[in-house]
Amino acid sequence: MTPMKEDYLKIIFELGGSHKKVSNKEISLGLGIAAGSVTEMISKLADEGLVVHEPYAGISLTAKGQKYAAELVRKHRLWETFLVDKLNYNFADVHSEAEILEHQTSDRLATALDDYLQHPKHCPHGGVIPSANGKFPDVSHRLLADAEDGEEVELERFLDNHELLTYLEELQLRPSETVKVIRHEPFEGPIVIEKDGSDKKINVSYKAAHNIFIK
Amino acid sequence: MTPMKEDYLKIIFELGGSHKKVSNKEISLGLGIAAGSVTEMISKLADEGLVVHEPYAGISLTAKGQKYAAELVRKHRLWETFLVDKLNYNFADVHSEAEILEHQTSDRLATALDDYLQHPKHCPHGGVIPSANGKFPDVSHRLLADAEDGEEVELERFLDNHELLTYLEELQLRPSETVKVIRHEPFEGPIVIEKDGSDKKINVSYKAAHNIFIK
DNA sequence: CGAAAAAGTTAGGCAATCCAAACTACTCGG
DNA sequence: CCGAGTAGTTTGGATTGCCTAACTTTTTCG
Repeated sequence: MTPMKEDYLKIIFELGGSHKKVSNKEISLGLGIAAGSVTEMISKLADEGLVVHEPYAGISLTAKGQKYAAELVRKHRLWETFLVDKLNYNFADVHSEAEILEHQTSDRLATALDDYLQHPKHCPHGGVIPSANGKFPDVSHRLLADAEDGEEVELERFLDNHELLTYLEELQLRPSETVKVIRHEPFEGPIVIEKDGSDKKINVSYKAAHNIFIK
Repeated sequence: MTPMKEDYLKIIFELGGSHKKVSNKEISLGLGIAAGSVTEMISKLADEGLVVHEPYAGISLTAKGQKYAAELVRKHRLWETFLVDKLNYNFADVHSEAEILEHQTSDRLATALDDYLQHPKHCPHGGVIPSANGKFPDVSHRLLADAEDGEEVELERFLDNHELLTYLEELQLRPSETVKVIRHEPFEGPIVIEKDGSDKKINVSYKAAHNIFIK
């Protein structure tokens, strides 16, 4: 298993390949690799029994591919947690480091890191850390953008995008915080919220609110 | 810079390429790569100004190559220290993990790790950790095997070899311990030593004693 | 010294992975 | 329901880094 193959598996996983078919194009865009190269690599992964590929119809993960991808996500998120909790990185900056380290992490190292971090359940931006056997619970897909005015919600998870996370860091929002939704400004305007126990209003842009998942 | 090029630089450094010429053969044996492939890679490194290569005469590092190699050694040893001090690896097991991680370590990560470990001076088997600018002090080249009977010496550094380190772990020897040399058994027999403040005799094999450096 | 051995270099190939371009198969609007 | 546009696949070519085998240079030793 090469790092590149791992990247293919992981992006298919992230695009939902565990429960639906993913298109060549999505992978191509996600990895920034030409479509032809994607087809080629997919057929190798299919030969190895990691994905199922029906020509022209889409690509999805086999159970084996799913497990492998979950292990990668586990390693990735353990590193992110380490970087934030121990090395004092801010949570917007950890993604790219973790992206690289995950490919070089033995199972033994992942276990040792997990112990050292005292078995964290979530990474810094709220993603669930799969268990060592590749299991992971379902996560919420409800967006902050879709919360009702007046509702109190818990921020669960932010998409792992540098720009978004930098923005949220400035707004001092973190996963697992409880916030109250005050109102939705019209015409794709911001969602106005208050942090629990404060009455300071925070404007979360329309776009950002579509990248924040709530419980 | 690819990981393989880094491996070439590092082995040249370890073979003494900072202060003398290293042969193709040493590199070939050290990396387990065919001599022809070594020649090829060396000429690429020479093009990049990292090594100087005089055909048939040997290979040595330029200042630039030296600095780069020292940074790699730094990263390697920081990881080793982390694995032993924080993740409770035993010191015989860290080399291979560190070997992989070092190639994926940004300068920022190395700095953060160094801070977190509180600027260790030595890695677990006693090697000096070069500073961030690639500087590193001279180290002792005196072998335990060459100590006089009756002499008290401090163990400085063990060669980074899994088999050796496992053996030394069994003997409960660690860098920076002071030991007294009792006698050298004849015919390449063991060197008999005592740990400071104990009168328990420890036999260190002839070969191992040639892989242990003392102050 | 001079030839065999050792060390080093060169040449031809192979595998992985990428790309661009050509070709094929869907799909959607008129 | 057909043709244009989009998506997907195939093909041919580049690059990196490895190998083996052949060739060249240097060293060693009788």
